[in-house]
Amino acid sequence: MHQQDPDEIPLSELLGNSGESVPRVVSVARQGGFGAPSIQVAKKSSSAALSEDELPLALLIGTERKKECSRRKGKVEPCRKAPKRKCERMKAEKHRKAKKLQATSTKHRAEDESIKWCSLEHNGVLFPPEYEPHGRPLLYDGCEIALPPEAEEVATFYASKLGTVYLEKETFRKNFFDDFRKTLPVDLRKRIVKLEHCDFSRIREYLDELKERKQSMPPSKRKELREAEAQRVAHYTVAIVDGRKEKVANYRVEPPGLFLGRGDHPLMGRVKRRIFPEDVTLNLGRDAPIPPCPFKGHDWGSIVHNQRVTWLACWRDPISDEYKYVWLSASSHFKAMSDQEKFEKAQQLSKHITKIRNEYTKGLESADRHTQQRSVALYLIDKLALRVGNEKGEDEADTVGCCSLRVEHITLQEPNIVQLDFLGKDSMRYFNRVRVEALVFHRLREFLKGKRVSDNVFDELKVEELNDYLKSLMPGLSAKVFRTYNASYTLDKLLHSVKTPGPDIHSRLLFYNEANKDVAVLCNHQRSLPKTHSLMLERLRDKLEESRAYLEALKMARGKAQASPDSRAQVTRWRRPVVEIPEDCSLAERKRIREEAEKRPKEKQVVNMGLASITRGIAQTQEKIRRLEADLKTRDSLATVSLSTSKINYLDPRITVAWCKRHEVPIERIFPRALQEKFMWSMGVSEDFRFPISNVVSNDPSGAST
DNA sequence: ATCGAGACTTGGAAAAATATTC
DNA sequence: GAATATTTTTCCAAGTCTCGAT
Repeated sequence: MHQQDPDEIPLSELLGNSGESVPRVVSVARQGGFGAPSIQVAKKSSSAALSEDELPLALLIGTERKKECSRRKGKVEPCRKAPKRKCERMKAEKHRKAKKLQATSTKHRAEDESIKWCSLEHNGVLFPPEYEPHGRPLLYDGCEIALPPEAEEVATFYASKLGTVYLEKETFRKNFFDDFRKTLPVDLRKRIVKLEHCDFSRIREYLDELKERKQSMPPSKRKELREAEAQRVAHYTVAIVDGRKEKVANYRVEPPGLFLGRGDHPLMGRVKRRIFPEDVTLNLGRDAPIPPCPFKGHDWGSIVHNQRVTWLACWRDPISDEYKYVWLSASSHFKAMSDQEKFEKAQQLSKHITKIRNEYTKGLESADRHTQQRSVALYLIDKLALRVGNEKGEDEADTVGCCSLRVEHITLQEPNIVQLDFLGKDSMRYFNRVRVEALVFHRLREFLKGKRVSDNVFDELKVEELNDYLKSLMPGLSAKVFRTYNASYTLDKLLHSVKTPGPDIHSRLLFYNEANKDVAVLCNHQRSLPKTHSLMLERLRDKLEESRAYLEALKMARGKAQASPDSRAQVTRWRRPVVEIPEDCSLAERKRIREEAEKRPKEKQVVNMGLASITRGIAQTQEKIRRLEADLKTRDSLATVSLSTSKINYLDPRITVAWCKRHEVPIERIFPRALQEKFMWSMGVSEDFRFPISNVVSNDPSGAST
């Protein structure tokens, strides 16, 4: 749809808000059909008409499988081995069934695709509430203009972005304004022709009022509302998969709004229209009841019974035309299994890594340009943890990974320094200067020779070829596994580099975070500086200074007190004056008063203290200073590094669990609740777990089968 | 061989929840 | 006990990678 000339799109479809706007049924959208033939599209109206050939294999064998599943259900599965066996059994059985089926079927099906579930029940998805017009006008050339609800909604999206950096971007404003005008009735469209003449402040005021009202709500009321909301959505938060009750991750359908891409996205500011039931495909067990469609006069786009996938629902994103899926939560069986498989694969790589490194080092010497490029690319992926860098479309931000690096991204410096400077995933800048092996440097120089800055460095290499090659070295290996492997390997190495990581929990956590940070830096996991970062640092330094001065004063007082033990010594302390805030003033006012007070000079405070309390004070202040110093250091060094991404995606949780066990650190100090649930499968690991598995005896039988 | 659909993981920012501080 | 700081969760964009059609 985004290919269409935007002016041709009917208003109602663009906004997707009016009653008669009934988007196309998913199953007939694009490319003449939804999905490949192996995915069974049972368009509801015609599902009964599907012949046996068109039914998913799994459905035909559904009854038998169901029995087997329920038998297994009660069995407690030991951490890792059982799921794997189960998976293999399933595959084997599927294979047999597939052969049987093939004999009677004219349609050929893939035989190695595994069945993910036998029964699946859920309540569909939760749609955002209908738009409620507020009636605040747009000002055009200073004149009030009452907008029809569709236009008002889009104007309100924009108003909510006032004051953000998006509005500074030409592309954003243009895309928005083009789409906004399409929502206007003809007469208004003729009149409203320039964004600069539009004033959204009245709408913004309304949004601010809403916010203020919400903020000033008493906590009790807030809690009440929260609980009511939880009850309203409860129905959608769980699914039943093979008899297991599982949490659904994103049961909410994405609401309409302005598309906010990352970096210089050509589509930023476009209106992302509302999603309707007609857009949505539900994936359900054949026996599961079809959830009633929540909107009168509407119906689900289609219902499928696809046992080869784990999604519960999907629709196409109106902006990118990509699929959006509703998944189970990270703690679900599906996700836990694939997580385990991921780390298992990374561990496998450790057994092949020496061979692979020899292989690509040898490849550098090859006379064949293709082999050279493949080897250099793999070298960079392995050493620098780069992403592979698939091709990107024109309607996306210009970002690159290894294979899509262009000449402009690389600077070579004799004798062997390579400087990489490019925008990677999410338009995050990757900047690194590294020493590389002489031959790598040499090859890179050759690859750059005679090319324009916009040419690809690896012009003879395709991502698929690289991955095919990796598969020839180790089954199932692909480029991303190197990131997982190197991240986990590094953490394990660092955590084992020191016997005792600190005398107390605080210092041990500091040590862990340092290791975590090294991994995050390796993976280039950055975050933007929090807005109040420098302020926060300033406050910390301030506190530190204050504590140091106080310590000096205490020490001086101690001298005096020791001279005449019975008297009390005077201790001087400089502190910020206490702020007095009048009761009845607005939030903004209070904030202003506080900020004002920050600027006032410190006040002198003199107290009389006895020797005992002075001594106590010294010890306490020294401890406080130590803590502040450590805090200041870590906070500064972690300011632009995001630890969570690697923790969630790259670090084998067993490394962390084992470390916590060895050093008596409670796991919740490192994994917050959601991560503990996600990594439940790893909690039983032995404290001598190593990544990769070395010859240390592990309690993990499947992993130890080296 | 190539291409694009499709499904799944990974990513930072923003919002919400919770802890800390005065 | 309210305001603020920090942590955790949510959101949804943006990657990777496989597979089947051509």
